[in-house]
Amino acid sequence: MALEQEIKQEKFASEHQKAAINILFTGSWLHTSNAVFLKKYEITPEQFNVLRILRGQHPKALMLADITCRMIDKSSNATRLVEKLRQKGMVKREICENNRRQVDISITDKGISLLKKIDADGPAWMETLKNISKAEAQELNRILDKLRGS
Amino acid sequence: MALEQEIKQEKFASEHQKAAINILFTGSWLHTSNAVFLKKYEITPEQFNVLRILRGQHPKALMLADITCRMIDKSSNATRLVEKLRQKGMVKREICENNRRQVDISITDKGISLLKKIDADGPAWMETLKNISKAEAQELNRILDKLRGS
DNA sequence: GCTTAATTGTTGTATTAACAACTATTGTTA
DNA sequence: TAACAATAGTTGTTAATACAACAATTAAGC
Repeated sequence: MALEQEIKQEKFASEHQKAAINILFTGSWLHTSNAVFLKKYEITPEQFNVLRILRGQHPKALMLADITCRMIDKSSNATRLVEKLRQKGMVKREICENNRRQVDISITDKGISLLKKIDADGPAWMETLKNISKAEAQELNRILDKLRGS
Repeated sequence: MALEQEIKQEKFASEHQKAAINILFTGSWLHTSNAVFLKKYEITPEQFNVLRILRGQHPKALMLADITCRMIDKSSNATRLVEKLRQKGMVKREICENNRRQVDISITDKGISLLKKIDADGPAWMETLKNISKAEAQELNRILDKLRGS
């Protein structure tokens, strides 16, 4: 549905302002839909994101700062996110012996197999996005990257 | 900067998945930048959004449900947002006499003049978005609307 | 009219976000 | 090498989110 109907606003100050609101609205919409999807696996979108980041480096470990800078939402606290995942046995935490300030985090087998289960549901999940073509997805990516600028 | 550099991820499963992450990332980025901008006026992006919704109907009042369905982020609690704004004197709350379940909310003069001050800073704010052309903003709006589907 | 259902908001609670202050460790330099 | 700065994480605190349960009022059906 067009943004105008979604938030019942007939007109916007400019196409640029409408775009800003559209990004915020669509982002919130996507986030909510992800949270609903992930609920049955008992993890939040932020925790899922951290797991995927760790799988990307597996079996290497990452330190906390590396996780933070890869996160979609930089504002959530990586220490606490990782601690939640550790309590569930999805990640391992080890103080680095070469540099004892730093903590090495890696994904466990349990974490990997959870991601595998979620991946198996992936196609159903991705259906949401299939309203646009691949070319449109590319164009969307190009414009969003340009928007955020240098 | 390209999404790949922003979150240090070289490749994505598909252009669609990259688009999803790009929307979430850009949405979070925009939200944070809005929060920083609005901080000097001592309101949050969500409160600002409610004020704009109310100004759009001024001097008519809206009931809470009308505010909720116009909000960018449906998950925040309109009762509590409005109460915050009332404490600051930005909105007025009145129980509707025709239907005593419903609460009529309207923006006050103080609320209007706050929005006016913020509007005056608008151009500086909008600079963020000026990396893309009007045509690109239109195309972005079209694709996002299509993405959210029927 | 009485019972049940639908509407409209409110409140409770646990989790998370936002942001700053803090500790611990390592690096630098005078 | 002692003092200071920089790095890496942690913790504290307030407010906001997410979601469900709750009360109050009005509408509908019999």
